[in-house]
Amino acid sequence: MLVCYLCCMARIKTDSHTSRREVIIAKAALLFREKGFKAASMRDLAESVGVEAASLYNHIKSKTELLHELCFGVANRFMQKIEEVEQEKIPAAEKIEKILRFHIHEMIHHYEEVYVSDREWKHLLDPYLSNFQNQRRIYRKRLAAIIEAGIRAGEIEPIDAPTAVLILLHAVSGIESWHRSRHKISAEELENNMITILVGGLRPRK
Amino acid sequence: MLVCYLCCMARIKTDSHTSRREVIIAKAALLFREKGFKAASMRDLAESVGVEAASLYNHIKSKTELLHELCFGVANRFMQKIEEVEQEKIPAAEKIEKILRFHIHEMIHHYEEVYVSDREWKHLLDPYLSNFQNQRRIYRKRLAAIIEAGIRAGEIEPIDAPTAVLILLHAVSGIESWHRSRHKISAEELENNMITILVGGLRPRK
DNA sequence: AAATATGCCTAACGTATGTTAGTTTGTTAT
DNA sequence: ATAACAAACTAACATACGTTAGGCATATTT
Repeated sequence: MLVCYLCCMARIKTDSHTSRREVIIAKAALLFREKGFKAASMRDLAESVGVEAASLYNHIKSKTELLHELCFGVANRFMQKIEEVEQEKIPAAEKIEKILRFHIHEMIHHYEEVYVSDREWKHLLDPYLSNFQNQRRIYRKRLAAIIEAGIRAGEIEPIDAPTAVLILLHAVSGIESWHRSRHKISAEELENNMITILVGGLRPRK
Repeated sequence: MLVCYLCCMARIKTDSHTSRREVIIAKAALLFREKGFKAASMRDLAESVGVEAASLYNHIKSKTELLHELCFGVANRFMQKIEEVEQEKIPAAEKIEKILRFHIHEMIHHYEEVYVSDREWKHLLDPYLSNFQNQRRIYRKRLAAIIEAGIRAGEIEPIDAPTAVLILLHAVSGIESWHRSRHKISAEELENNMITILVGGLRPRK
């Protein structure tokens, strides 16, 4: 597609702090999120960047590489955060809340990447695929461990920790519906509502 | 009936209660779930059914039709259930629990279809797509209405109902992780754990 | 046994996709 | 101004996909 206003070649717009590669990756996140990895074509991506499909390959190696970049970018951020929180000297219940708030925040403010990492990692290819799955498994085990510590300390209701992890993580990913919905409540309201419900539960306290 | 095991054409196996069409749809659910709709090819599906790709078209109209069938099959079951529960003369909190248990049960025992309906409906085409989205929106509104009734009756903690709906529905879809996990707890345990956590919350009652 | 209908096969079409090769244009440094 | 580099272009390839057409094989009905 030609976006040439008078005579010349298209160029990917960047400011000095974002490389063209990063622009492409960001656009890819958007596209993968709204169409899914398989359904989003390199020609689609090229168009949304304002360039011909072949030109993308001056900046990236392959379509799959874009997925790597997105998935591991997100995974690393979460891994770093949980390590940070683990080492703080605060009650387990507070650790959970901190991690939960981080998840919510990421899901709200880095929606595209987080969503893609969450739903499209299946399409990674095998050295990366098993790597990613491993990281995911480890992350969940760590989260479960914190919950179990909280239960032992009497700060958390005695429940099945792996089930709790599963509920927490997936509940947060429900923010997708918030993004899609037309009349949104504010991001802060959403965050606080989610924390209230997830930590407090539905049943009224007497 | 003659079944020739040495020299003749493949045939889709059925018992008298399942049509070949239904066999194909069931296999499609499995395939769409594990690869995603776009990544699953008709040739994949044909192989898993034990037949050539072209032969499928004696029983179905198109690939998309398979998705229709799955998505609306699931959607209708949920719609029917919520209508049924709405009309019962029981407290709102019990209605919510009933619906929640239905969701959990469906997600456990009709995993493939429910999962596909939940994650792949984006690939429906437009008369069906908007129809599906509408049904979904309506369903969630109804669920929120029940929760709000429960709040007014003092049976449920005063929280933001749409947020609660979003959390409940997505939390249930976390059962996906249970299906994928190697050492599963039993289905009954899972169901009860989920109800406990979702209805009761994490914070201990004093 | 013959006739009809159903189900499957092979072959192929048209289209879309990811990617490569080679060339031209634009920018930066000498 | 010119050389060197980066980034865009055009053209094309190979492959995979959904789907159709037409013929043979099997099952069912007469």
